[in-house]
Amino acid sequence: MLRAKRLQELAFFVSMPYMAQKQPDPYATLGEFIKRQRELSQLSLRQLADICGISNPYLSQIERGLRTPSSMILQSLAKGLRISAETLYTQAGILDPQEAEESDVIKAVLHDPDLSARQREMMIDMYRSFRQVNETSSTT
Amino acid sequence: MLRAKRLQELAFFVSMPYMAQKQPDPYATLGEFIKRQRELSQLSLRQLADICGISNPYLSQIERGLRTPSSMILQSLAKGLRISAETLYTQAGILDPQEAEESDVIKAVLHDPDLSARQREMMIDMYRSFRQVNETSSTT
DNA sequence: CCCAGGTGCTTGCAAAAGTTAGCGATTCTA
DNA sequence: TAGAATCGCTAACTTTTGCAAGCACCTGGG
Repeated sequence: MLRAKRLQELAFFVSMPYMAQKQPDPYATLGEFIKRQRELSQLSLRQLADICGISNPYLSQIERGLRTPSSMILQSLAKGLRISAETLYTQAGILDPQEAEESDVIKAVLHDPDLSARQREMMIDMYRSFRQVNETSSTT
Repeated sequence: MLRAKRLQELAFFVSMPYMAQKQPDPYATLGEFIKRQRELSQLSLRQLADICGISNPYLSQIERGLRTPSSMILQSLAKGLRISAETLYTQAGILDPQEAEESDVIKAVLHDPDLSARQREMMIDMYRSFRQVNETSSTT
C-alpha cells in the first residue's frame, strides 16, 4: 500500500491551510454567517427566502441580526443552504461547539474505506479547488 | 415520600422502552417526549421550569403541544434534562435523523462552512457516484 | 375544620416573530 | 430615455411566544 503513503503525504500537505482557516471566525453572528453562505451560493436574498418559505424582509432582518429565527426557520435555512443544521445551530450559539464537532472533509475522505486512492485524490483535489475559488472570489 | 419511590420504580420500568425510543416513535411528540423525560428525572413541572429559567405555565403548554419553543428554550430544556440537544432536536423533527447515519464524508462536507451549496452538492454527488461504481464493480 | 404547600392548568398581556405593501437604487432592454 | 425586473431595505400590520397572576385540585398537619 504505497498509495496510502502518498495520500498521507498529501494529507499533511493539505492540512495546514485548512487548519488555519478553522480557527479565525470573523463571521461571529449567525446573520453574517447566513449571509456569507447565501452569497457563496450566489443566491439573492429573495431567492433564498423563497426556497426557505419565508419572506424576504424577514430574511434580511435575520442576516442583519435584528431577528432571531425560530427552530423551524433555522432548519429550513439549513436545508436551503445545504448545510448541516448542527453547524447553523453552533453558529447561532445554540449548540455547543464541542457537541457539533467540525469534522474535516479531507480527513473524512482519507478515512473512508469505500473509496479508492484515486477517487480520494479526486475528491480532495475538487475540495481544494473549491476552496481556492471561494478564496479569490471573496477577496475581490 | 412513597411517591418518589414509586417514581423510581416507574423510571426503571420505563427505562427499557426508552432505549428503544431511538427508533421511530410514532406517538411521541416533542411535548410528550419532554414530559416523559421530566417525569423520568422525577422533576415537577415547576422544578424543571425553574432549572431552565422559563415559566411553569409555558412549560406546561410546551408539554401539551400548545406552543413551539424557540431554539434557546429548547436548548435550555436539553440542558435541564441532561439530554443531548441533538436528541431533542431530532425528537422535535427539527434535526434530520438520517443525517446522523450518513457517511463521515458527507457529514464533513455538510459541516464545512467554506463551501457553497452548489459545491457541496457536487462533492456529495461525486462521492455517491464513486460509491456506486465501487459497489457494482465489486459485486460483478 | 382550615391553613400551608404541593401538583398542573387557564387567562390576559407585553414583546417578540414573521408577513404584506411599497420605497429608492441599480441594471438591462427596447 | 422609458420601462421592466431585480436588488436590499423600511414601515405597518398580524400572529405567536413567553410570562405574571391566579384558578382548581390534592395531600398532610395542627
